[in-house]
Amino acid sequence: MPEGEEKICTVCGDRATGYHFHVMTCEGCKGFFRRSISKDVCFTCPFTRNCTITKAKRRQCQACRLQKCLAVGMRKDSKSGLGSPPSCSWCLAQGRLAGEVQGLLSPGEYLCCSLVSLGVLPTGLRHLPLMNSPAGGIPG
Amino acid sequence: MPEGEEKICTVCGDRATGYHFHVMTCEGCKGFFRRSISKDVCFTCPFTRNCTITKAKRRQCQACRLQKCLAVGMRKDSKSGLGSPPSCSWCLAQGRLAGEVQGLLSPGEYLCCSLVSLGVLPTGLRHLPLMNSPAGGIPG
DNA sequence: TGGGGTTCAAAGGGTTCA
DNA sequence: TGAACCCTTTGAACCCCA
Ligand SMILES: [Zn+2]
Ligand SMILES: [Zn+2]
Ligand SMILES: [Zn+2]
Ligand SMILES: [Zn+2]
Repeated sequence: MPEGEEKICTVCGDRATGYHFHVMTCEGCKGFFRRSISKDVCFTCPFTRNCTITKAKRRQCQACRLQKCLAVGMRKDSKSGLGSPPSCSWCLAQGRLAGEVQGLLSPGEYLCCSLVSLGVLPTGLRHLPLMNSPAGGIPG
Repeated sequence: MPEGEEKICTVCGDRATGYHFHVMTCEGCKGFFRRSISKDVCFTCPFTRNCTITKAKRRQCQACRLQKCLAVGMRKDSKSGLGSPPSCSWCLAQGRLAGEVQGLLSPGEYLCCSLVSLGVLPTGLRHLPLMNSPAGGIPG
């Protein structure tokens, strides 16, 4: 980062405070991403999963905020055996359509998550899609 | 919210207590909206669906009050919550779970709608949700 | 010194009950 | 129905180690 250059959060455009989880972000997106990957969160976009993430609106759609975090390359330091494709036994058993419902769910959203939160599936089955690196490899 | 600025309920004009469901509202409209979206309510305006909503009159027409709530942008956030019960034949056949996928879909979103748009289900089955959010994303 | 984790006051969603 | 209350999330400030 050249000095004097603006430090802009890659996720929301707020003032960034440095690199967090491999991406230049603000304190808010840093905390949001850390909380997201440390818990079994499953967010759902109330719109069409393409919300614009800005400083003012970043709180209004957690699903798209997290999606953006992942899209720009935020990830945990991959020492702990991460990077395998997202999969849980239930989704594998149901097949792509039931598990992913492509076109309906965005990356990191899985039907199993909802069924787990409804108590239908045991928590052990829940996807942990947040721990996966973007499919294209390490960006930047 | 700029400091010193009046906090007025966007729905009824009463004193607002903060942002509720993404809109500056009073406690009354907050509670009213939460109750409305957590149940399968179906209000009917006894007049011409353009009642003026004020602090004094907000209780007189629930239909127009809810309409106003939605018009000014009130909606659930992206975390799971209760939507409306399913009401199309496919959803009923699949049961609540498959039709609503609570926590995955937002109020007014149904799995059937997505499957219809994917061509899996015939169009006649599509839900016509009342609570649908604007397609473009976060308002404002 | 950079970046991950922790702290905690404020904001906002849900619940209670008169 | 809505005022009062409780609980979770947010993010600015801070701590700590490599
Ligand atoms: Zn940010
Ligand atoms: Zn969204
Ligand atoms: Zn109001
Ligand atoms: Zn009316």
